[in-house]
Amino acid sequence: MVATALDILRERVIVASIKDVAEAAGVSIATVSRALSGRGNVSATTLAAVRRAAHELDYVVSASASGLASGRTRNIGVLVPMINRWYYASVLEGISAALMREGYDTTLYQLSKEVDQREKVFSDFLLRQRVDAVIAVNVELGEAEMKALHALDKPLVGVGGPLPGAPTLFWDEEAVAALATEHLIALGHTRIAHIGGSQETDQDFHLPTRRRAGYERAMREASLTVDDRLYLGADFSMAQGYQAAKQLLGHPVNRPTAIFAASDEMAIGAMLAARDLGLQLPHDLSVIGIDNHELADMFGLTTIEQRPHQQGETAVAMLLRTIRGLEPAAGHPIEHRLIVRSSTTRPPA
Amino acid sequence: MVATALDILRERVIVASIKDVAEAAGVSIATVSRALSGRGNVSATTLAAVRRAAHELDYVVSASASGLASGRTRNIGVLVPMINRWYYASVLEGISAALMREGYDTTLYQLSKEVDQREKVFSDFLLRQRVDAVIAVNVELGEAEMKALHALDKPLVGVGGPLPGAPTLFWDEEAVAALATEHLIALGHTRIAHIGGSQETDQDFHLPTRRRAGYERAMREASLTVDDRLYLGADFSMAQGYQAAKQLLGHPVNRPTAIFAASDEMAIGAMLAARDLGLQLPHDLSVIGIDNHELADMFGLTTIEQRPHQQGETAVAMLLRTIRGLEPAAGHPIEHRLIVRSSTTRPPA
DNA sequence: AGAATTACTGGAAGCGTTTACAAGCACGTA
DNA sequence: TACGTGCTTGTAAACGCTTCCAGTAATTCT
Repeated sequence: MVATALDILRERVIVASIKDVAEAAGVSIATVSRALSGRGNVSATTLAAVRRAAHELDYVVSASASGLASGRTRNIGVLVPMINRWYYASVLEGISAALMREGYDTTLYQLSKEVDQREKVFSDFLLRQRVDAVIAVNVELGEAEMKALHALDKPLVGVGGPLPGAPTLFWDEEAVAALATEHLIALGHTRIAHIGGSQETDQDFHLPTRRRAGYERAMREASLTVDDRLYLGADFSMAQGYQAAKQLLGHPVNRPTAIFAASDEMAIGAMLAARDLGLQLPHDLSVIGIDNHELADMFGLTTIEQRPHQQGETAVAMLLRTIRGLEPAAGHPIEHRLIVRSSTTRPPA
Repeated sequence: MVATALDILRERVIVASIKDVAEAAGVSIATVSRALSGRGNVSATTLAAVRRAAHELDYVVSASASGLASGRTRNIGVLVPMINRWYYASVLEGISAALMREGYDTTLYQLSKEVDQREKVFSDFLLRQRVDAVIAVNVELGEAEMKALHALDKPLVGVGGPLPGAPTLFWDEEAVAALATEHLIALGHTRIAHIGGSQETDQDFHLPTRRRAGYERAMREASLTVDDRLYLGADFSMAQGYQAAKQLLGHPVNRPTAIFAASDEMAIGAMLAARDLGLQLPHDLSVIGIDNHELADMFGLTTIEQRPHQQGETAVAMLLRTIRGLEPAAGHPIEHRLIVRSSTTRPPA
């Protein structure tokens, strides 16, 4: 760190390097490295001296240099299909908070639907030795992608669906859907409609399909007939939930007495639609969703809780175990919990 | 890249280095670097040969090595106060998409309210020479923080509020609020309530305060009295908008005929509250919000559009100008647009 | 045709760390 | 007293690039 005249002219602050700290503390750079990184033994007095010198010089290790020399970046790549949805934003928030606490950076990779874009993310970014590990949120990795990560020795943790060969935090989607349906059945409903996902939403982990399967299983186990006319697909949004519910409830005969929507947003849309049709809630119609969305409480929506923020935190914990060389956490299901509010009740007599 | 026996035993794939590419292409590593980075002249034939070799070896430059040698990281730090809000998630999505298109990484720094955490972000992360530049979304930087970035020669672009000395994309909050209010005034309303922000939400750029000022200015300019009882604070959420509206509308005398809410979510909450109170919308009550939230259309909410996704994209464009050494874009106001839907109409006779 | 550019290429010096290795030292042990 | 054992420290070799410099070949100009 020799400040040239030019540097001074430009008023450019020269950042201190490990060498400066070493000089200031009167030790070798190797010792500074050991002292600051906590790898290797350093006497208490030296440690204190190095710390003081580093602090006085506002020294921070150069991430590039450290990364180049050690192969560790302290940076985790997070793969998400999108950001602007309550679920993803919440998971991301949890991940980012937990990683920051642990001193890791969070680098965001939004995988659009375009395949070549996705390939680019892998080849140009992830494999560019930019990250130490990867968290994939609701992204189903292909065999080649998994292999590439494995070959590069990059730990991987999944959230939202089982990734073969990697610890994953996942829901038993079928069980969750079945539980929601069973709640309605237990209340005495027999004509139960289901608003699920549409073609386009049936992506990576076939979540809509699996939720529908759970719904149908619960119906069959209760000896109720599954009526295809009581199924409608939507895109998980409130607006399409509203539309779908109008469709379901508008028919004068054989109107369902309950709706199980595959997301809280669709469920709320359904409640609004029912209200607009003049139905009394929950007397004329029970509605249950999935998520425990932040709006669920306000609408009195019965739902099944998943705590995405928490999921993000847990995923980080799992990942850190692997990074630190501990017994890698096994994948395990996320706990789910039925939250009964005022939107579900017994069917009208 | 000499594969040792141990490496082979571990089945660890040795990633190709620039040296391997140079050998395969029959040129020097300097030429490979020039060919692949586009800096410096390389003949067409050499370029092709290098590209082929790189592709065959699955070569990607090491970010650490490149960063160490050049001082450029191709990584942009994004500062946000939170992620899980429609606005922030949308801006983030825009930023991330634009950066990826340009070949940059997006590293996310969520600044919590805790001050020392915030300091840590600056000292340990941003200044750790991890990023080439910074985008601050609705984060007001202190003088010291600005100086630090400037000293390190890290370009900075702000979104959401003017940052002295840095190009910023900002709203004229007062003008926006005045426009919303004027819309109601033009329709003939005189008793116009405002649901704004509370103490806690009045953070970095004092957005609630400025919106309130715009509301009051418009009222005064129309010679309408500003009635403090017609102002209520909330936290920008639908739930608190609901509560606030109940409060405003529940009083039997002198009920307002219109509500201007400082966010669409609060506006929607207000509409729901009005409905629950048995009011006919929009006949008995006009409601206007700000945002053009994704739900606004469904609720027929009149609002003022801000396009956060677009803002993110624009911020990236501004930043890239600076990075590339072009005339840095000046800060400029975000365009706003009144979108009239069915939630506003003339007051009851 | 010779001179002056210009285009292309290779050698080599960093960039700022980490870490294997060796050396020095203080101790306790036989 | 001589010798291993740990702890602490320094030396120096990577890590994989970028880029300055110099040299050669190709091109343009006078």
